[in-house]
Amino acid sequence: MIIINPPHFDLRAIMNSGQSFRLRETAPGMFELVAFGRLLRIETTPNGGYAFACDAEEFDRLWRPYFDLDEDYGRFLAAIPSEDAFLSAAAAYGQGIRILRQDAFEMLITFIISQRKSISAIRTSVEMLCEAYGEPLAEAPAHFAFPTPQALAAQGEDGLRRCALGYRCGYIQAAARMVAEGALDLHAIAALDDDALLAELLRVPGVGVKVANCVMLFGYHRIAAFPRDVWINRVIDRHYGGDFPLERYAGFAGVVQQYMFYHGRKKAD
DNA sequence: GACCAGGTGTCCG
DNA sequence: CGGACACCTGGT
Repeated sequence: MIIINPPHFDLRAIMNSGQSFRLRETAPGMFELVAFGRLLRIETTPNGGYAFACDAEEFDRLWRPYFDLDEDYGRFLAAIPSEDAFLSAAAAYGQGIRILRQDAFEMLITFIISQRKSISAIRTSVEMLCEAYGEPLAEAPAHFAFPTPQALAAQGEDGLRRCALGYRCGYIQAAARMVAEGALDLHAIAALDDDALLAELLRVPGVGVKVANCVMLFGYHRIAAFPRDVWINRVIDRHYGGDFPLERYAGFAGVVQQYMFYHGRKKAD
């Protein structure tokens, strides 16, 4: 058991900031997450901290980097000008968000699924996909790892049909095949700069600029990436007259995007 | 029981 | 090149 209470760390905000679909709150203050083929349970503590059900070695090796706990988010928050009332409010509201370091393949498939789907529908599809084609966890066989590229590529489109994926089946099957066959090397492209990485991801059918930027931000920790979805566009139209000063946040626009997104759709939850 | 949902690819003008 | 439009199907 590891207990932490760092600044700018709010698991519920992270869960609802649109980056994670396998972090669940199973009861008030009780969280479960599947990643690295492990089931991690986290509980809130009475004084606002979090108790991780793992030992110190595992925490330092897996979860500290996963939750980006070595980054000082205070420096991002401090860069937001007080004259920008909207962003200041959004940042205050979302100050506990961190950009998770998630698996690139999982992000690729998850955000292909996300198109034209509500958040709850995305969760449903991802869960169905894991139950159908992911490996049961050794320690918790009722939970399933995210499927490997090989497992998805082997299914063919019709095998994927039953996961409520609709027209995205073809995209997913093609993406899984590209990765499984080595036409797209998700590990190798991590060495590319942002522009080249974006171009590689855009080669995948069903991946456009928005999905590619989500994969960059959440799967490659490219925090300069700024995915524009309908919520972000709505915020920019409403509060910035359609023109957001992105250059002001060069290098960490993705963090700002998370504050904007989380605040912009807070009534939706 | 319509109607919309965190987009993309394609086809038109 | 900007603007429509279809695409599947679960949620609300």
